[in-house]
Amino acid sequence: MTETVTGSKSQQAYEAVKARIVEGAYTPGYRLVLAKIAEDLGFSVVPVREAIRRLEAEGLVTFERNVGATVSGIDPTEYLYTMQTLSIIEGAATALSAPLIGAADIARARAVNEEMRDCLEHFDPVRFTQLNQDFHSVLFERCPNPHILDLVHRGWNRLASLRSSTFRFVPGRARDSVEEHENLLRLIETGADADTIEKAARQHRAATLDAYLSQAKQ
Amino acid sequence: MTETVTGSKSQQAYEAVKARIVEGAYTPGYRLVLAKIAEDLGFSVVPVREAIRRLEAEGLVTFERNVGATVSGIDPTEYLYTMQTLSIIEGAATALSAPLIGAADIARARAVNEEMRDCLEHFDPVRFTQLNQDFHSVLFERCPNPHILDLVHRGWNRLASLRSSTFRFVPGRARDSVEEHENLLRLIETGADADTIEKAARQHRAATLDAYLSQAKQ
DNA sequence: GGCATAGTTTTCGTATACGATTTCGTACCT
DNA sequence: AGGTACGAAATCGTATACGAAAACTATGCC
Repeated sequence: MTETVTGSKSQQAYEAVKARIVEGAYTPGYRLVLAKIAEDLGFSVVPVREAIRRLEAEGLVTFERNVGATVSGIDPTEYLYTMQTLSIIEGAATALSAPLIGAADIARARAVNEEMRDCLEHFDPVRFTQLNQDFHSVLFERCPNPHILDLVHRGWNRLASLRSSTFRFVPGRARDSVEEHENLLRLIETGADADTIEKAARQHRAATLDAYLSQAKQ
Repeated sequence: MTETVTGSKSQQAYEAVKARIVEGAYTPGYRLVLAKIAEDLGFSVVPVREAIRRLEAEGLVTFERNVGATVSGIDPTEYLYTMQTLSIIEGAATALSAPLIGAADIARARAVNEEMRDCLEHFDPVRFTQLNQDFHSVLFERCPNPHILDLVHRGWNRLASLRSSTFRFVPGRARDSVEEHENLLRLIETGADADTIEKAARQHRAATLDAYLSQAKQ
């Protein structure tokens, strides 16, 4: 990842801050002080400010006038809304992507899913989560509508930013999840109609959300 | 709309430029020169620049490094993608909103729809389009998920920006549209399940898109 | 006459600077 | 002691300025 820097400073600042949020270096609630970030990066505040506003537009940070920016919060309600939105968008993306998924994609996804199964044996939640993202990427990445694809990516980023504090691995749900993945693959392989695939994909995510919620109640 | 100005200059600039785009004063392809807009508004370029980047994030303008910003284009493919995305989001928003829609809302929507019928008689496409937006607003505005609601609004704004150059009133389709509106209202009134409403709302928009497309081919 | 090239102009990108607003700490008053 | 008011520090918001990149124009060469 140490390739020669490219793009404008505002772009670099955007990527740098976003990476820190998604990786969890800046946790929700973290105060983003323009001058400090600018100094860290060796830039002036102007491009940093622009980067922060972009992240605000994507929902990763919250900006308050004359006060400043903080990494967006972990409010359970917010989490629910984000998941619901993502389930809808991702469901549609997967359905639109399905007819364009080839045998090679299926094989790749299946391999990933099998590795997820291994992660269950060895209890490796971190890798499991990463693989889960990889798996779904294969399913929706061929979606021909760039807007929908973009929204899916934003949703995943947003979830990633919440991960470290909100995410709790639920083994029972994870096991079901792997089975549902296999079902999804079979639906796509057999050329099921778009509506069936969309419902299955949406339902899959809704079930994950339910698992988190019922766990959170305890 | 001449209320006392509020908010930061960057906010004002954002609203001013957005209004000009949505109203059609800046048509697609229009070159947005920072210095010029800044002068018009009496601001410096910094807040204007921020406003433009925000509009870029929403898809209303296209920004190219070291070149500048232009109002986003009218590419038919782009139009299709936007409509498809909106149909999915708005369908979901309407389904989620439906259980919260009260008798007063229904009455209001029905009144709007009747007025749309009048517009067909007197051939008033401009008002028809406005009323169409009002009608759908009633249906999705109670959606409790703010993210979804936000996406719907963005989609409508984007369509509005394309309106003046792409939009062509299709009388036959408009007539069907009014009937479909009535169907939608009945579904909501009778408490149809979410899936039925979502499909109907999505289908309604898809039909409009088809009408435009088949007309555009001629 | 057309194309390449150098110079000019336009416009963007970012740094710096300063005024405005908020926040926080401290002292004073009740 | 608690609360309020005032002042200092921190931080944001925007203006101005200048360097850099691209677009345009004109000129000269083939």
